[in-house]
Amino acid sequence: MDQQNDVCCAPTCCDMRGFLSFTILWQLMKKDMYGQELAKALEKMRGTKPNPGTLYPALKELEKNGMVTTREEGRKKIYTLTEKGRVGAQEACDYFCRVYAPIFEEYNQSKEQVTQV
Amino acid sequence: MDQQNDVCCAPTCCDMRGFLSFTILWQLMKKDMYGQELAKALEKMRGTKPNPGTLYPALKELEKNGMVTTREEGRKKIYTLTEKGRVGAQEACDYFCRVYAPIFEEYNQSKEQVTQV
DNA sequence: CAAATATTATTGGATACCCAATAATATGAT
DNA sequence: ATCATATTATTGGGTATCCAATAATATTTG
Repeated sequence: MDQQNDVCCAPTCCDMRGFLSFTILWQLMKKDMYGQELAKALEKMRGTKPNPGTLYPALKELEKNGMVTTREEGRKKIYTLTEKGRVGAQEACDYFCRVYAPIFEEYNQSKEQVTQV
Repeated sequence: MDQQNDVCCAPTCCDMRGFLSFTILWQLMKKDMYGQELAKALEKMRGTKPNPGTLYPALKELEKNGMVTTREEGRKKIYTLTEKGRVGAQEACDYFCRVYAPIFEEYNQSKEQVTQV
């Protein structure tokens, strides 16, 4: 019933890869998360869960670059933004939103028109 | 003076590659363009002009996949969306906007707060 | 305790996009 | 006609992300 709220699946006309690390940083701005928690949050956004062979190397790279730190709680490894990571995430958000704003605004306008019939 | 309207440059905290073909399709929904015209439009959006070693193979791939057709006008090679390309571009827009809407909405809200001081 | 589940993690192959450098050629300017 | 510019295009190296398959181990459940 609320199927239209799901992202469902990526289109086939062109590659839709990218911005995984950026999206991880954005998620971590909201709250600390462990790996699988992040995977589920990304699945909710994108419709597909990132492959472990993609997610864990990305997290390792973010840690290597000083964007996140980790602590362990039992089996779980919890990721936290560093200050550098928080600043970087904010800059990345600004960049991303300025670049793609035209696409979004157009999309929102077309949705309004459909709603206002 | 209107420097804040420029995208300026990509952040360094994480990779910001991706969605080149998608952005090309989105641009072509507006109007037909030749290669360098597309390059300039992309530069205006992203702050950097795509490298020819990236742009031309991407265009070739879109043509190979039946998303665009080309015609030549003098030296210029003009790209036009096919019907398949137009449908695909619309689907890709829908997907992209649904996935990244949370990031945009948050960004817009934070901008409103700054404006309304 | 034993079995099932959850979580972290690696390997390896494919592909899209990043870049610098280089080239050919058509058009426009002097 | 000559030179400068614009446009298309390729090569080749690097990296992030995509995927399937596999594994080790801690926690939870029966």
